[in-house]
Amino acid sequence: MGSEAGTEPPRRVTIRDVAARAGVSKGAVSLTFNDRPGVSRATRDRIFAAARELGWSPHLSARSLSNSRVDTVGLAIARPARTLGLEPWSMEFVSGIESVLVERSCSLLLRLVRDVREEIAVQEAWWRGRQVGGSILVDLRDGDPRVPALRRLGLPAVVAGHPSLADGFTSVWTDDATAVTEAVRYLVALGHRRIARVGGAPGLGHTTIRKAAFEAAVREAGLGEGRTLATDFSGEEGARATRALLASADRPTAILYDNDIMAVAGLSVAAEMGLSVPADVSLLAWDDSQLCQLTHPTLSAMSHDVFGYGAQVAHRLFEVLDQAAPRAHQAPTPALTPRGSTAPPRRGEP
Amino acid sequence: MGSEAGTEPPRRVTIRDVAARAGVSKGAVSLTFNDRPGVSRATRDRIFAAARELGWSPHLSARSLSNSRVDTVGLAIARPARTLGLEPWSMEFVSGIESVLVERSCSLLLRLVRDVREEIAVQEAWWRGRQVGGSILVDLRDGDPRVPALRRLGLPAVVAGHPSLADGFTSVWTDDATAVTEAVRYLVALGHRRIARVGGAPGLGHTTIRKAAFEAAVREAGLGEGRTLATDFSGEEGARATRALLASADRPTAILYDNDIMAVAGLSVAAEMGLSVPADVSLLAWDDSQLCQLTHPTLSAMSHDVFGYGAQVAHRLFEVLDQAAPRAHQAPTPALTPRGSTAPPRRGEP
DNA sequence: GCACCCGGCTGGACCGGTTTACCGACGCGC
DNA sequence: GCGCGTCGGTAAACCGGTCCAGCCGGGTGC
Repeated sequence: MGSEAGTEPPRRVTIRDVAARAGVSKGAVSLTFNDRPGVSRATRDRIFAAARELGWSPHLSARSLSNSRVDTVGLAIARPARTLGLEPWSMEFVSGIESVLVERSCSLLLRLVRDVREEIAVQEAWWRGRQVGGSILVDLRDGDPRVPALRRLGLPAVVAGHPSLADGFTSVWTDDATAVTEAVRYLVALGHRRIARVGGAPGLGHTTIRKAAFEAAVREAGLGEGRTLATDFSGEEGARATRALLASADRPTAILYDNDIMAVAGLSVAAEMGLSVPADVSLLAWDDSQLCQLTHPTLSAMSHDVFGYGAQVAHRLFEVLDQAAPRAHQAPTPALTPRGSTAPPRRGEP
Repeated sequence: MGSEAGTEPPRRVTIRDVAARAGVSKGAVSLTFNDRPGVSRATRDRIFAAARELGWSPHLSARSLSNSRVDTVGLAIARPARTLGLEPWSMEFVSGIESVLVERSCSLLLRLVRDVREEIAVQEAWWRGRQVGGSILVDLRDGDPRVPALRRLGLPAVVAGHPSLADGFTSVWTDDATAVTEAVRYLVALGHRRIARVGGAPGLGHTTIRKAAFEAAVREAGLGEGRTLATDFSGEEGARATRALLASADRPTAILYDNDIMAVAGLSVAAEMGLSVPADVSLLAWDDSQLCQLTHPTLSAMSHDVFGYGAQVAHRLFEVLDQAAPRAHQAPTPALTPRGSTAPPRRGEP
């Protein structure tokens, strides 16, 4: 049963069928659907009608085989094994990318990878197999091996990160150094003198940049060496780092976090240790997401339009695909959004 | 400059080049790369060597054009306009899917859409353009229009949701009704008599199921009608709903949430209103993510292996693509993970 | 010794589009 | 009347693979 002789499988409708129905050649249909000149108004209409009646749309593999154009862009995100779910940042970023892709009817090929090595393999496979026309690189490391690898492949890409890490690729970056400086100055202006930082994964480009900026800003304020603890960006490590800081002899009165998840974790560690925020300790998050407004107190943050950032990156990728020369584009600098987790330190606290 | 006559563009290396270099026909190379019999060990080795030297891998569009097989699966996620970033749930689910796809070297085509209508359009375009071999459907509504739409298209799909919503498609579901009942019984056993629920978006299949189960369980416990407030799953609405409940005359002593974001929001609302958790009010989350362990107190939750769920769904999709008959598969039932946010109500509270 | 089978491999048709060379008809200027 | 350009359209080559019919040579069975 099922494969009786006589029950023809319903052959896929192709451009040939549409052409036949409209009484024209395949070429005419192709020209029409790529709105190129050479087909009269009347014929176009007939062709569109025929296509609609047959429910036809072009087979994208066939199309990209012949015109060697691909309407898919790739994004691989390294997800440290322990952080199964992604942080809000990635999701907003993806949303932003999508918002641009959709209006060009392009698609996003997403892959979660374990590390940079694996990502290189994925990108290579994608490019070799012509599955993507270009890619987006995130979370650049210092001396990131992906950059030379993609260059060798000739894979068009845009780097979401500082130009110094992009080495000739088009990049979109935010001035984190300035933002960090602003954050520190704000805390200093509130009266804080012991400021610590819970930083992201060491080796990550923006971690390095922020760390340097933090140390410079603290020194400039005459507060000695700034203390930074490194983490892997996970909530657990954020909690651990906060616990270490708050339990130390010269407990800081203000902590700057490298993302929002860790700041949320910090908040609960403070509560757990019987410290009140912001009276005993001020917390300042990075990457302001919905989360920062759901806590009590709400989290002050260096906010940053991640959605718009993603959109701009996608936009620039299309420019690159259109042969634009590589360039560094600056996105808006993260700006302080003061909320309930920052305040002057208790009197008497130095 | 750049396009000087004489500087041949470096023509893409094709199967023909590999064949020539290995001294065989295209067919042999094809057989080798799809490891099909008919090529001797020695020849295979020569072919692989040639391919490696030339840095060749098959052009996937060409391949899928001729064998009409597609190695990409589609997933469209409806993201209510206000929730720009996605909830942890989606990300873990995507991770789970990926974990299965990767071992078949398949890719995930991801699209964020505004609503079901748009998703139908996307799925149709994907299928018509043969961009995906099959799709995964999430967040099913009661009488979801996607189901008949995909059936009409003949698009192979797996539904992540209750079989009653899948109407003949293969589905993977968790027994939420039982889980809700367990949650209510647990709270009742702790001594709670006024239990409320902050539910998800009305119209969503699992919302309906959970709501019914909740009401039945509450009634069964002799606690009258269970009160449920509907939300859109966002933190803001979770906060609003919690505020409404805690401000009402017969304030509940326990609240069951439909996801973890809202439970986190609820926690901070309680704090804001000067109520202590769990002494004054117990909170119980759903979809246990990392987040639940980062709060203070930590959130009790109905935990659920979302990663594994995604993996199973992907797995079943491959079965469907291999012509398996439609079936309903049950994933493990969410189980109670008691943490710090649930406890017996204060003495004296009825 | 002959028919037959079988593993190993080749040649070429084919998938469904795009692109290009070319063609007929028509209008225009001289 | 003739050359010429333009418009609307066609036929066929081509993209880079897969797949199938068939060929060749060496066993095997009898």
